Amino acid sequence: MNTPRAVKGMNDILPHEVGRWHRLEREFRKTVESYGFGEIRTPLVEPTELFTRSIGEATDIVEKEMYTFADKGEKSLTLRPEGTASCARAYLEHTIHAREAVTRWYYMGPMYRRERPAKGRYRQFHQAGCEVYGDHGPFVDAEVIDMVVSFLERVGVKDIRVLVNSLGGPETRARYRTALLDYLAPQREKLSADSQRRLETNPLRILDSKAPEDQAIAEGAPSILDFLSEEDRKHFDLLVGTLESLGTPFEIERRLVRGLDYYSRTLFEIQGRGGELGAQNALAGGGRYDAMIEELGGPSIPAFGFALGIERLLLAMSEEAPATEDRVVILAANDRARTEATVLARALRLADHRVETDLRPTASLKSQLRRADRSGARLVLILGEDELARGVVQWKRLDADKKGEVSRDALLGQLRALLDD
RNA sequence: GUGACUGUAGCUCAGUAGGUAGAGCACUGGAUUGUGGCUCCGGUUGUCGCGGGUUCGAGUCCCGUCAGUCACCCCA
Repeated sequence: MNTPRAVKGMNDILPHEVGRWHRLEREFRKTVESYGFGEIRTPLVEPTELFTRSIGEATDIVEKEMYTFADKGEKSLTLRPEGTASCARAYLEHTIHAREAVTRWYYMGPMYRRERPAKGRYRQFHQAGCEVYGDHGPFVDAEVIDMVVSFLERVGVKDIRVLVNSLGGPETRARYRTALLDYLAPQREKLSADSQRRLETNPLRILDSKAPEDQAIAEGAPSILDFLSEEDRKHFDLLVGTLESLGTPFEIERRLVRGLDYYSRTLFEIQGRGGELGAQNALAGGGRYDAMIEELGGPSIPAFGFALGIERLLLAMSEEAPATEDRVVILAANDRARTEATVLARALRLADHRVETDLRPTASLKSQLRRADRSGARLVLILGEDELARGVVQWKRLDADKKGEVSRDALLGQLRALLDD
């Protein structure tokens, strides 16, 4: 009772469930590539400093969720907790900005955050995301938000809410922060314990607190949208206008803040309600981070991006009925037939068919057939003593009441027809 | 990091007032003299998470521990 187990919060994805992952990944690629995004693959491990500088020292991710270790006692490395920082690093490292004015990248893969696991939240989880560099919006912002919505519709996620807000630039955020503190300070005692702590660390996050005692207070708080500078305001209005022209369903949520330090101006989050989704209902989130590239030591280049959580999407997606597959199973009645089955199977596979055999030396035809049927295969080829002697194969369609015989020589040529008929 | 709940066959679970384990599914053989999906009959599988305690006796009670799940924090 002491066999090794997977690390807490890190899950295997078994063959019977990987089909849904493939479908999601395929649709994501298809969608974003049609918008001109190209894939980038970056290492899973990065210098720790990359994340502390881009995500922000005071964020939960950096403060307590990173898998950080010393590489042979020297450099501090960490498992990437998100994809944006790595992309920004690669963008600078390869001086992409010198090559093209606008860059559209997408990525997908595992991310690592050492949190307590819950439904829809794991220590190794998967994100797919996009980054746009060199365009300060707001039209790209709208286009990309609309792209995410289209993608979700395409993969059958229903019942979503698209929340949009603006955090303005650094100076409006500073002015708003002061105003918010002025409003909250007198009511300090009425706030939840968590929020009293947030007063010091990140007062903006009190706005989207789930604690009931905080909600009423947050309700009456000043809105950041009233503090937007003229430029910020114009940006936001154009974003909203473009989304309306696109017909994207969205809501302005002035209390949307999100936990990463690097955001400026546009911010959005897509929440799901349907399916098996638990309390973690944020399917996708992103926004604009115009200062990040510069903070990493690069030129001043605006950026916009988002990430979506694959595991959560899978929970929110409706379950589709598995169709019978274009798959062939060869059954063998005895040892000689089993040998013949391997030979025949190879020939069919060389012709690009998906072929399975049940080669267990003791399996009865009955159990072979039962297994083939339950596996969802479409066609069964039976090699019995009689058939072997006569050089024929008996075929049987599992999804219809059809069967017949075909000679071994003619089989390859007719297989396609047998499957499609 | 905090809290709640749960840990019995591969899976889902039952287990009565403490008397040393059961069902369904799955797998497998047969009824069907080679031929699935329905039905019937038979068969295989368990250190009852782990350690300790109470007791003549513990899956069942107590303590501890580990693991899982869900929620909070936060986020995808």
